[in-house]
This record gives sequence, C-alpha cells and structure tokens, in this order.
Amino acid sequence: MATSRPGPNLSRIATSLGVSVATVSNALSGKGRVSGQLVERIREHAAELGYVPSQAGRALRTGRSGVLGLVLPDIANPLFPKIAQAIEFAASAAGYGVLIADSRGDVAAQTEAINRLVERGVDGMVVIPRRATRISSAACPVAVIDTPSTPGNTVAADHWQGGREIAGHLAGLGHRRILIIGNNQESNVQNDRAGGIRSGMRPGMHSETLWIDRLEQENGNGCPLGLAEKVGQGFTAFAALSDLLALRALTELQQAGINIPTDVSVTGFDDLIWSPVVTPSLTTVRMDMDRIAGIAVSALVDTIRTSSIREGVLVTAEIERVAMQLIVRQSSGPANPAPRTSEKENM
Amino acid sequence: MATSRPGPNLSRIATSLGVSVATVSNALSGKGRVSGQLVERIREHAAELGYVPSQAGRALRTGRSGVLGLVLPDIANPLFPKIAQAIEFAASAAGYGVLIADSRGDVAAQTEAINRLVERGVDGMVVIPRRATRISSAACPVAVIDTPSTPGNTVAADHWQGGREIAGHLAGLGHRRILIIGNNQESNVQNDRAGGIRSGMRPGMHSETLWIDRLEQENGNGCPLGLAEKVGQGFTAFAALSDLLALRALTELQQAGINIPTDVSVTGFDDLIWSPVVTPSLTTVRMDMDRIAGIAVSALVDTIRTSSIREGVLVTAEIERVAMQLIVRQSSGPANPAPRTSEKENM
DNA sequence: CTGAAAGCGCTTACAG
DNA sequence: CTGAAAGCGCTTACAG
Repeated sequence: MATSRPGPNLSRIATSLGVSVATVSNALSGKGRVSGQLVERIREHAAELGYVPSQAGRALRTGRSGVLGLVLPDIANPLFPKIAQAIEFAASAAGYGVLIADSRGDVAAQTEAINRLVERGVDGMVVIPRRATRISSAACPVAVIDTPSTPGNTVAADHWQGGREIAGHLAGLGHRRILIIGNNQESNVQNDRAGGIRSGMRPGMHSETLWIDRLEQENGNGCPLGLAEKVGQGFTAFAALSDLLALRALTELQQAGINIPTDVSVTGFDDLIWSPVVTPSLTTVRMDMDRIAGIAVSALVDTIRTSSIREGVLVTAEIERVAMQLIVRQSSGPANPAPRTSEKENM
Repeated sequence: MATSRPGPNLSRIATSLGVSVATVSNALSGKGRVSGQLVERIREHAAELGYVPSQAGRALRTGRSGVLGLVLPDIANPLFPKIAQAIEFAASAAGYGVLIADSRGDVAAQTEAINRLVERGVDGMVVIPRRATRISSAACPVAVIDTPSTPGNTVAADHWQGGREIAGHLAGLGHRRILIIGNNQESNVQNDRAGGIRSGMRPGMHSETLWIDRLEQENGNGCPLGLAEKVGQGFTAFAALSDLLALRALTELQQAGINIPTDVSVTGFDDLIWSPVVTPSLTTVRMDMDRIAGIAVSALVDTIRTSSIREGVLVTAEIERVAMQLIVRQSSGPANPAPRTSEKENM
C-alpha cells in the first residue's frame, strides 16, 4: 500500500465526470484538443474539488521537477537576502521553486551541496561560487553568477564599471588621495572593483589599497584600521569594496572625531540594507539583482527546456555584464562643498 | 515516451547483477532481509554506476517529497540569513531539502506563498509569519516561529527575557534614563522586547519609548531621530529593539559628536553581521537560531513521520521559549567607567 | 474530439 | 533470503 495523498487526483475527477484521465489531463494543461465546453466543466470541477496536481507524478513522468537549486558560498553573507529574493522572484515567475543549499566553508562543501541538490532532482541550478572555484559540470544545467573575470559565467554585475563610477564620483567631489579598502585579496569581485576604481581616476589622483585580511592576520580580527592616521597622511576619500567595510570605516572615522562628509568621504558597494540608514548614509553602487537573477534564471530555464535530457552544461547568456548604478548619498566632499543631486532611499 | 533520466536506475542495477529490483531496493535501503554479501555487492555496484535514487519515483510511491518549505515575511529582512542558514542546516541534517518562499508584502502574498509550497509537495513547512497573522492550517504540518506571545507557536526566542538582559546590563552600567527605540508598534517581537526591558529595570530607573514608525509617518523615512536632544534631556542609554535601529542610533549620535560608550550606551537585538564590526561595536542580545531551527525542524519532522497522511496541523514543541544571550561589547558606561568582561566577535 | 494503455522509478506487502 | 507484482499520479503518442 502506498501512502495516499489527501487531495483528489486526475482519476477521481475523471470518474466523477465520466471522462478519461487523459482528457482531464489535456483539459487542465490545455495541450490536447478537448472541446471548449468539456474543458470548462473539467476545470470547474477540478477547482471545486481543490485539485492540486501531484508534482511527484508529473516529475516522474516528465523527468522534470520544476525546481531550481540555489547554491551560495555563505548564506551569512549580507548580500544574500537580495540574491535569494531576486532568484526566488525570477524562478517563481518562470514557474519554478527554489531549493537552497549553503556551501558553508570549503570547496568540498560546495561540491557536496551541489550533489545534494542533484539528488533532490533539481532541473538546474544557479551557483554563486566560492572564490577561485571552477564549477565542473554537475549533472544538470548550471548558471554561474560571478565576476566577468571568471570564465564560464552566465551573468555578472560589472564590478569594474562599478568601481569606475565610484572613482568618477570621488573625482567630481575633488578628491585626490583615495584609500581603497578591501578584505579579501583573492576575491575576483574585490579585485575587479578595486581595478575599476583605479582605472577611473583622473590625472593627478592617487590611490593606495589597504587589504584588511593581511592586517587582521597580524593584529587579529576586528582590529582598528588606523584610518585616522590615513587622514593625517592626506587621504580624503575611503572607498571600501563592500558596504560592510564602508560601515566599519565610517564608524571608525566618526569615533576618531572625523566628520563625514565634511572632512572625508566614505563609499561602499552593493547598497545593503544599512547604507541608507546610517548617518551620514553611504554613497554606494548597486547591482541590478533582479536583472541579474532574471537573466540567469531565464538562460537556465531555456537550457532546461531545450535539452531533452538532464545534462551537465554551463549555461551562458547573451548579456554578460550588467551595469552597476551609483547611488549618491554623500553629495558633498571636503574640496567641493557645493550640493549635488542626491537620492534618498527608504529604510 | 517519457523523458529519461541520465543516470542508472534500480532496474539497471538489478539487471546487470541478475537480481530483482526489489532486492536492490531492499539492499540499498537496508530494510528488507537481504544477505550480507549480496548487500555488499549491490551497494558496490550502485556506487560504481553512480546511482542516484529518483526523488520523483520515491515521492510518488511514498507520498513524501523529503522537502520542507520555509516561508518568510520578507527575505530582505537582515535576520534572514541566520534563519535560512539555521533552517537549512537542521533540515539538511534531518535529510530534508528546503524550498524558500517569500511572502513579500501583504498577508495575501503569504497565503499564496504557502499554497505554492503545498503545490510543490512539501512535507511540511516552517513559517515565520507576518506580524499579526494567524496561519490557518495549510494542507500540511506547519511549524510557526514567532514570539511566545503569539498563540499556536512551535518555538520562539524569549524576546521578553532578552529585554530583561538588556535592562540588567544597562542597570549594571549605572544608567537611569533609558530610551527604548522601536520601529513597529504592531510587532509582537518588538513589544515583547520593550516589555522585557521595562520589566527588567531596577528601582529608580526610568524609560521612554520612541516609536519611529510614528515619527516617520510625519517626517518621512530616514528622518533624524533627534537623539542628541534626548541626551540633553538626560537619557544616557539607547536601547534599540533591533540592530538596524541600533546602528541608526549609533551613527546619528556619533555624527552629533556624542561619544559612545563614554557619553552614552547603545544596545541592539539579534547580533546581526555589523554588530561586532562597527566602532564601537554593539552590545546586543542573540537568539540561538540553531537551537530554534533545530527544535522547529525536529518537531515538524516528527509530525510528518507520525501522521500517515499529509494533514494540516500546527506543530507544537515541548520547549517553547529559547533564551536569548547577552553579548556585551560596550563594557563601560558613563556612570560606570570600570571595565567589565567583554566578548569579541569575528567579522 | 476522446480514450485506452504504457511507463516514468520507486517501495512494499506478499508469496515462495 | 529473494522475487513477482501492484500501484503511487501523471503525460503522451497513438488509435479510434
């Protein structure tokens, strides 16, 4: 005896209407040629009975689960809510569910997470890989979201261009000495962002990069960054490669009695939840996550629909680089007290 | 013709070994009585072939999908990563996958999200309800995580007790006038926290509560909170009902030239990612999310395993209130400059 | 336009 | 200890 489901199935609808299950199935899916009035009757009755199609039955028959996997390097990453929300939204719109998997920690865990999703029968997955990881083909189509510097990507934000936006903004405020602050020298994303900032600087501007990972290796996590000294050295702009670092910089500077944005400017990346909330709020650069997720999911879904068999392919999309958008919240700088247009965000 | 899966199935293993599928199934699951050496051979061969059981086949047969749903009021909530991570971990350990659904916005979307999960065949779900929402039984077991004030809960952090911890801490630092800062007067969670703070105050202490939602209705989102004035009125402690509010308070005070923790203390709730990172880092109170998730998931799984049919029940657990833990990061206050033990967190 | 039938891959009660 | 068989609910090619 197999465990029965609580709801009605096709067969019950068919019996009670005196038609075949095939006809009910066709009527409900709109695929076979069924007469208009019969379709009507069947749909009505199905709705009345509260019919919910069995995903298991359908999946077994079609070989498709209707579920996508989402593999993240670390769910604790503060960017995660935006990613998950965007992917869930895009997937939902395309009729797919989203199964999450966290590859907390090493590459082995990532592989394991991918396997777990495959075992659960996902039709494809979106992977945001750990730094420096190549996704060797899983047993299903995979869309990779990373930097454009990473080969085999499906789609990515143009972090380099985002960096250029920041540089342009700081140049416009009259800054000459910029301290770039990163916390992961191995990260493609951070390197792209930093490179973009450097490449976007105008003649006469100078930058230096502070990698906190090194600093913390020596002085322990959460150690002071010594930014007040940097101000003493003439730096007036602090371009953090993430909003979390920007927040750390902002509060350290404030604590040292340095006024933002009167004395120095602080910028971040990603427009995370706290950016518009802190005082002064953070100038940052935002990915169009909905667009990125939309591209990734639709490329994935196309591949799934096209390939008749579940195979391991790396999905590629036409549009690879999605521009990042500058959000100016600190509109004045030390060298340029004139107000500029600013955008105010909701909490 | 049904779409075929790429990998081998039970039948292929059976054929190539000259045994029946039933035996292979039994050997692999360890359920039926199969001789030791045959089990050995079958397992070996299955591993060799890279056999991955079909969830669809199993689900159809057993009526169980092995998947749990996770419904969140808003994925963008900064607490979400912790929740999702904890639920995913607990579910994973219990052999379940996690399907996410965001009920962004109204109650209707929540109901819809729940239905979508049911349609996807989840065996049960964990719901973190929108404020003031009663989850009427879905078509599967449901575990609700909310405040203890909400009836029908499965498990919840003891926000009230968390508030008492904060009050005790502030009392210990010698504070007399506390400004409680909330942003949602309707939230059970925030009301519990605020109530806990008030109830934990020592004789001679005084508190006032600032509801930002009201303030913002009048002055627009992101308006200044006027905390400097409150300092002028003699408040020395600012107890925010969330870490995001604490961050907002902290930076607004710093910007006004008020030193923390020398002049005033700022506390939050939840120990979110930025709490240990800002300068000065935030004293806060932390939920044991892993424990909460573990309780919710295991109660859910028990119910699923017990009930022979998928039915809509609200799952209740034995231990309802999980204590919150105080994390002291600002160890001195204006009235008590003596250092106390402090805990330093990693980034 | 409608229906009978096969079969997706699995598990389980039952017979041997 | 092992196997033959039924059946979970669905979809689809095919026959009528």
